[in-house]
Amino acid sequence: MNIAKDTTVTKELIKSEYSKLKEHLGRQPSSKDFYKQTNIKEHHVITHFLFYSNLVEEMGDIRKSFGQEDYGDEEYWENYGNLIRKIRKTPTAAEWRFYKCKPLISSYIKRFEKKWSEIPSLFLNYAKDKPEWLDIIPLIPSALKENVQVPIINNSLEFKYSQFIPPILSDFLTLSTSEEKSTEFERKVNLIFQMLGFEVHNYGQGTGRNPDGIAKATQFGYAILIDAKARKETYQIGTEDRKFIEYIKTHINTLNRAGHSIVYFLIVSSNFKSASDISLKNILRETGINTTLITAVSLLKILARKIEQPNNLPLDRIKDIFITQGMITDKQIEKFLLAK
DNA sequence: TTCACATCGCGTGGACTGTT
DNA sequence: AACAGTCCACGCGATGTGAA
Repeated sequence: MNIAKDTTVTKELIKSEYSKLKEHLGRQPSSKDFYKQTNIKEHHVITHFLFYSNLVEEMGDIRKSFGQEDYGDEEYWENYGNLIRKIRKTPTAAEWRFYKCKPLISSYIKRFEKKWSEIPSLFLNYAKDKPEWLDIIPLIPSALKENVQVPIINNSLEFKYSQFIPPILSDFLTLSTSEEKSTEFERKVNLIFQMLGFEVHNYGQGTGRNPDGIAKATQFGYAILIDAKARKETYQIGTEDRKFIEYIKTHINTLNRAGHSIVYFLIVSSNFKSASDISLKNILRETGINTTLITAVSLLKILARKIEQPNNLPLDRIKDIFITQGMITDKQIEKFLLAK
C-alpha cells in the first residue's frame, strides 16, 4: 500500500488499514505496530480519532492500558495447564514458585479474584471443552469435577489423539451428547469426513429423504451415507430403520451410476445400545447395504490418526472400517489404527 | 514448620501530553 | 511532524500473616 502525499487519508482508510494489519499480525495492533507497519501517521489518527485508543475501541477492540505486555486469559491457563501436565497434578503454591512459573500466583489471584485453591476448578471450567487439555482433566481432583460437569465421555480421548484434533472440533464430543444442537453435530460429522479426504455432500435437516451427508471416495469406488445422531445417553435404531432404508434406496442408484459401486451406511452417535441387529438386518435384507455404527470418540481417533500420519490412512484403507456390520468397538478402532 | 494467601514497593514501557 | 517528557496499570517478587 502506498499513500501519496496528496491522497486524503480518510477515516475509512485508517480503519481498513487497521483491520488489515490486525489480520496480518493475528492480534490487535499496538499504536507502535500501527505507525511502523502502515503508512498512516500519528497525526492522521489524531485528526480523525483524537486518540489511538478511540480508533481501537471503534474497531471493537480493547483499549490497552499502560505498562507491561498483558497476559491474556489464555496464556494464564496455558501456563497453568502446562505445569499440571508436567507434574501430573494440580500445583501447590510452592510448586508454582519452584518451577518458576509465570504469571505469579498473586497475579492469578488478582486477575480472577479467586483464591489459589479455587484456580483448579476455574481452569477446569476453561479447559473442559478444549481437546488439547483433555489428557490432564483427570489429574484435577474429582471433587472439583462434579461442580463443573465434565462430560465423562470427553476423558476417553487421550492426549495422543486429542493433540491432533483441530480447534473447530473441540466441542465435538459435547455436541454428540446435546440433542438440542443436533444440526451442528451433523455439520461437524460431515466436516470430519471432509478432513479425512472424502468429497462430502451436506444435506442436513429438512431435505426430505436424505441422510445428513454423503461422503464420496470416487477414485476408490465407494461412498458412505452418513447419519449423525446426537444423543444424551445411547442411541437405539428402533423403528428408524424404515427411514434409513428409504435414504439408501433414494441414493443408491445414483451413486452406483456415478461409479460408487460400494455404498455403506454409517450412523455416528455418542454411544449405542448394542443389541439392535434386527433393524440392521432389515436394512441389509431390503437394500443389500451394510450398516455400521461408530461412536463420536472413535471417529475423532480416526481423524487424529489421519492428521498425524496422512499417508498411513488413505481412503481405500479407511474403507476397511466399514466392512464391519454393526457396532465398531473402540478397541477395534484402536487395533485398526495401530496396524500398518 | 509448612502452606495458602495477602500486601507493598518497584521497574517497566506504551498511551498520552506538551514543546519545539 | 518530530521529539521529549509524564503518567500509571500491570506484573514481579520479597516479605508478612495466620491457620493447620
